[in-house]
Amino acid sequence: MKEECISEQIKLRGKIYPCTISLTMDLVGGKWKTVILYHLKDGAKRYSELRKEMPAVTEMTLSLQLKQLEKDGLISRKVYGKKPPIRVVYDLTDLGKTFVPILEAITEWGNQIVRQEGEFVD
Amino acid sequence: MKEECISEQIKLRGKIYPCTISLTMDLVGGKWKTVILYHLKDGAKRYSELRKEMPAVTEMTLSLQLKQLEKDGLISRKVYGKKPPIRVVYDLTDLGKTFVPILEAITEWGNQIVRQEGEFVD
DNA sequence: CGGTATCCCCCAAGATACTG
DNA sequence: CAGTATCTTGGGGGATACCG
Repeated sequence: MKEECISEQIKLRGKIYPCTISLTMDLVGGKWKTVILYHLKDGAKRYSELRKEMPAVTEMTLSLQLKQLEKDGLISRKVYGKKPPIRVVYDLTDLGKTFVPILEAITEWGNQIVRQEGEFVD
Repeated sequence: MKEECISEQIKLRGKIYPCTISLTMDLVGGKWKTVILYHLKDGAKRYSELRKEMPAVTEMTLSLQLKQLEKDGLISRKVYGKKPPIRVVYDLTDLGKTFVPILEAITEWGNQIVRQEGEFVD
């Protein structure tokens, strides 16, 4: 039971990581991935809904991050309809759902800091 | 009780974030910060110990990330001695310690993935 | 021993415009 | 409606050499 972060290297899908934490950060790290996951945690959403809820992200970046999350098996992408208007719906996969508790812990941790020394702005 | 991630913006130490998750990722995100925190979770360590345990990080980057973690109040830096050889010891602050449960959850989550489809290499 | 000082490169991310 | 295409930029991180 000593398979924590240290010592051995890890190979996953062709990539080598020095430890498990590195691996996780590769899958969900970056500026927006966790935010996207957060917005999907209570159920599937359309592309346009995500856009509306995350105005700080550009279309390009949102689209790119969604693709990566899909590739890494954290979210699913379903297309409804053939001709515009098309509906594209994103949802957490089973793997993605297992990350929700961490997402909520991260949020709560951040909120503690904000309560102590930050402020909510409009 | 509606202060989760959505809607309001957050201001902390002069920076504006669209949500709490963004804030947290700014503090502990990036390629190495979580790894450093992980290596400090069981107690204080010297600079050279951290180096040895994290050979994949360059000195420059390690030093830089340590500074940022210190500035953000997650770790402390104590210097013992005046003339070389000097001892510099890093440790988690109280704030840093509150992040340990998340660190362990992240590690466990990554380990699950490795068990299912990855491999440990030497 | 515990770092800095430089230099450099890559790519995440932004801005803007366009499309099936 | 749900994206691409293209161009640009900033800075995170690497490599190497040097310092108090």
